[in-house]
Amino acid sequence: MLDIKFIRENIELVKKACRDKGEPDVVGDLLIKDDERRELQAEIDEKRHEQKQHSASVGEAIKAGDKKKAEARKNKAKTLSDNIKQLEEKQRVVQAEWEKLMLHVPNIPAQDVPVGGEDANVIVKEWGDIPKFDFDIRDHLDLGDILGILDMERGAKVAGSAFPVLVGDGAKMARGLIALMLDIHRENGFVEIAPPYLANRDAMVGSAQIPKLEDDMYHIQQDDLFLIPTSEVPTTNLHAGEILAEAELPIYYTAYSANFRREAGSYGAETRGLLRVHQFDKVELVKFVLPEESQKEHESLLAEAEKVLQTLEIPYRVKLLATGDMSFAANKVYDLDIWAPAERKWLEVSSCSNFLDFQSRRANIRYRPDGGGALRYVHTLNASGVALPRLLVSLWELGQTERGTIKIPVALVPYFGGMEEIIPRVKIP
RNA sequence: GGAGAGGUGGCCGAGCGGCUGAAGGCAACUGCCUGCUAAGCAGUUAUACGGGCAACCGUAUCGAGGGUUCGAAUCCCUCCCUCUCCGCCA
Repeated sequence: MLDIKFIRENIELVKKACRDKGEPDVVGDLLIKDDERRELQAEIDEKRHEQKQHSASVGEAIKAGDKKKAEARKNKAKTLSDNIKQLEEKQRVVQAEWEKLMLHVPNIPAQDVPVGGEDANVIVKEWGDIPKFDFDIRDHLDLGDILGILDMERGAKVAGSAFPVLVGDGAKMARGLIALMLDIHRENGFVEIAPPYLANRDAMVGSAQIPKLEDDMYHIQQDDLFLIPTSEVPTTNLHAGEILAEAELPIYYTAYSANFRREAGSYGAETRGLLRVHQFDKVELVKFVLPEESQKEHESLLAEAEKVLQTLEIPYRVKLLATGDMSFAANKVYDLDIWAPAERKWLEVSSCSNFLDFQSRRANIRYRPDGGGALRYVHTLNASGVALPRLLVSLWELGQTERGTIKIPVALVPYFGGMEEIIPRVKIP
């Protein structure tokens, strides 16, 4: 969330952010509620001061042995105390309403982010050549079927539609890619994390999935736990409530996890096969950095995610998201899209975001500056590095041959036991 | 899941109804002293919010949330976490 002081001092800027991001503008309501909250707080502080003094005088009277005086003072103190309790009751309500409004104020987009919807996104870079095929190419569903490496129907039987089952070399490829990606990131200084796949409500508020995305997550009612929609959640919350030393920063983590998304209401052509699924694998990158470093760290984080695609030799483009297309919590976002020739479109495989102190305020992640001074909030960033299902779509479609086989990218061969090509082999009945 | 022990400042650790934002120690910082270092002496060292130009003042915070009381780190209740034992189970 934003600093309430910042909001008070930059009302128009915050309102503009709400407009540009397409979020409901609660700023007016928030300011009214904040006045109420502050006045109430001041009143309570004052009353408590009075009550404390009376209370202390009770002790003095008792010590002096003046029972009558003690009783009289006690009664007066009791009245004050009851009065405070009433005010506190009111404060609880006001505070809860205030917090709710605070959680609904989006982060401010960076200055260089284009204003507008999806159409205003800017392609800032393209890498690799889009290949031409001199035969009729198959899409990933056909390839998955021919090679016996993907089974959508049986996944639907077991769990529901959009729960794919990777089979044989399909599953092996997923495993190899996860290992390859983690190795790339580890080599570049990221500490590998194997996180919990369930997270509690506090964690979801901390990384800002709640309130906005609550309905997009699977929820386990019995324990009030959520299946993580991304390992950003457990990883960013790793340091929730902590005070780090400046010398400990920056902290880089990479985490593989399965991810779970309800994707309620999204059906149709966009969701065929592996394009949009309820459970998918992803390797995530998370950074905790000094505020003055976060812009630079954002660029290098993008480069880190790109490294995966370059290693796998997949043509991709980098998109700077416009205000209306970026997430609630983000200050600036790059998306990485890879080319899928049979789909004839770009598939998003990574979102690379700088949140500034938006998440760290919610999760209360601060650091102590060298040489003292007030505690400051760290800046957090994350990027997918990268998500698997669409990566498979692209690799299969790009790597296909006229014979219906799939060539394995050179960098992945060592992770594939030296195998260079997926050919039709054991097919489950 | 059951029984027990515990959770206090950067760390260790005392407190078990008012004089405690919290003794004492360690660590860190500042000054003095000193060929250098060590030791010694004196002092400083939590966070948030509100008020004031400021020195400063007020309020809250001793795992979290409720309660009892004029007054709670201290008593009661619920929950969370850690440890020990038992049970159950990949």
